[in-house]
Amino acid sequence: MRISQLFGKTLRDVPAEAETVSHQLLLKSGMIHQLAAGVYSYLPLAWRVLRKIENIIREEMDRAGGQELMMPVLQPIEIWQQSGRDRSFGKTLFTLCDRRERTLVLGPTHEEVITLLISYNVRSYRDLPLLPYQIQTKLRDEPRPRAGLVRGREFIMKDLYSFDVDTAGLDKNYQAMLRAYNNIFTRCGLPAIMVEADSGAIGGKDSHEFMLVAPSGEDEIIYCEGCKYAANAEKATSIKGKVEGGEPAAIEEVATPGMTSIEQIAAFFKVPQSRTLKAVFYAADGAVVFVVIRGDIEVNEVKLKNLLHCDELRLATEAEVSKAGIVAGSASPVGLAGIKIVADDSITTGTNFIAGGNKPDTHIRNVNYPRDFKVDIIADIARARAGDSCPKCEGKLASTHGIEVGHAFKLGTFLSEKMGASFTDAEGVTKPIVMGCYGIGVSRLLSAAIEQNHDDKGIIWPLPIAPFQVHICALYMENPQVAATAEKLYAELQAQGIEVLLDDRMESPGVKFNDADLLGMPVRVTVSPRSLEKNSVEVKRRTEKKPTLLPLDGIVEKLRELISG
RNA sequence: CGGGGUGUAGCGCAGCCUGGUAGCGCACCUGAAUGGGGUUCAGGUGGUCGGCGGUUCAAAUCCGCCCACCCCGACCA
Repeated sequence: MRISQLFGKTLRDVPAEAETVSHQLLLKSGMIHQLAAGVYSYLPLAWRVLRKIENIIREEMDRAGGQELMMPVLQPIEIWQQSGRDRSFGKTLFTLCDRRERTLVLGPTHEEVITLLISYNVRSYRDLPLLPYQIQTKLRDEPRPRAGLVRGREFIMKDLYSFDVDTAGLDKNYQAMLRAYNNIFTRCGLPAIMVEADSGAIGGKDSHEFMLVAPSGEDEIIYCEGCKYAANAEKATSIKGKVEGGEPAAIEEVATPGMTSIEQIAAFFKVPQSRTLKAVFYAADGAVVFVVIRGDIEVNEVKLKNLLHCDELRLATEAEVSKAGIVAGSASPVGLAGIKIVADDSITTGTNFIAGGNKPDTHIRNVNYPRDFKVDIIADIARARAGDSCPKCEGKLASTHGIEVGHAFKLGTFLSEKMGASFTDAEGVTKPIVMGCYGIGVSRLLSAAIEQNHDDKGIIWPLPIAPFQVHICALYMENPQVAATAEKLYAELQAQGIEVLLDDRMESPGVKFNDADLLGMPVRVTVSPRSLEKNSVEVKRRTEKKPTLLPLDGIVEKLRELISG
């Protein structure tokens, strides 16, 4: 491709709307253009990258037994009602009415469609397993699109769905997919780390996410410095540790005028915050829930939501709290009645805690569970933090941020039961098909790649997904020798199957070098009168500072070596 | 949905407070010079000032409503 003819112009100033690096560079390099919030056109350079990523994904999916197909974007709302997921998706579903006033959904994903499709095509255990997959645009009316392609309302996604006769088959395919995902990210030159993940509203047992580590990532990853444990902070657990509180003593009321926070209470009683019990109030589908947790630990709302099996979970409002008869600031499970109490298991890690007195300006000491209060549910609902101990090896946990680029779920039979996807086994018994699903955010991966691979000059493409492998900067194209050499090299490289971008514009060297750095092809070749005097060209990897002078003789071979690894 | 911010040429911005019919840089076009990290000079094209309504002799500017986009939060298989 000649830059003079390339559709897409680089900018000097970055559009003000972009904050994250990848968004800025995608816009500055002219690779994408925004049409509406979270909706972008992909210009040729971006499209080349996306196609390369897609092709790597295709190869690995096919190798793992996948079969590519294409499914409708337009889906009747009824299939979402059938699965019940119209409620869990809620307003995120784009909906529209056709001329007959039928409500249609713009597919945010395709589990419903594929499961129905499978139900029409599978009768016998002999028809299974099946691993259909799709690489398509999906649409979600995100509450807040952000960071360019990282969270769009229209985005490209690969989803593979596994259909098995039993959980053993699911487990096998699940493991195969995790391996395929590792292959994919490695082949893309984008090392992703696999973390344990929350399976979300859709349910299911195991779930893993693949994260590209980047400071700007939306997700927090908790990982162990000692072993291989790594989990999304939404899912991560840690060892809470014992708190020495002595032999259980008698309950004692203490006046604590004006003190409502854990900091104040701990300071007043001259004890660490871990010796206190904290009360937090939530509204789960509108009903107030009283949550008790050790004072030094925060509530993990994802865990809590899963525990309560509710559609909506939020902090309760002051009005809801007081209406429930709770004294905010001095609330306590001790003596509380008529309200659901959920406790974190951290309340069992010590004795003689300090808790609220359930009346203003009063706390009580020497509170012990279960001697002094009862709870409805006790479970792990704590947020694991860096510095905590690893649940696997008791090593030290650390935290970092990442962009979720892949997600695997064991769905089980939830959807197949809802959608009527069953088969007859060898004994003639009808059973629901056991499902899994496995997604990769293709367009997000493009952004994440840049987020992870750039410098202050621009993008640094990993070779396997670079739009072009070689970028020829022809300085002073009006010089006939430069033009002839650049053209010849351009043609010869292409004849070798090498992807080349030729900067044939009448621009100054500075402009060309800056654009080459911005666009970020792995290898830059500079053809100029200066180097031609020595029958040479300058070759520089994008990651290197200084170019190397290489003789024209045999240059094609040299370049081929460079880009073959 | 709550909080904050911004809408003036393709991009970045000034002008608005104190009304008088729009300006700068980049990009683009023409010409000349220059020649290895966004080079210089001269000339030129391009704008419903987000939209609608109001006030006024006169509105980018003042007032009202609406819309879009961005950021924080909520939210986000």
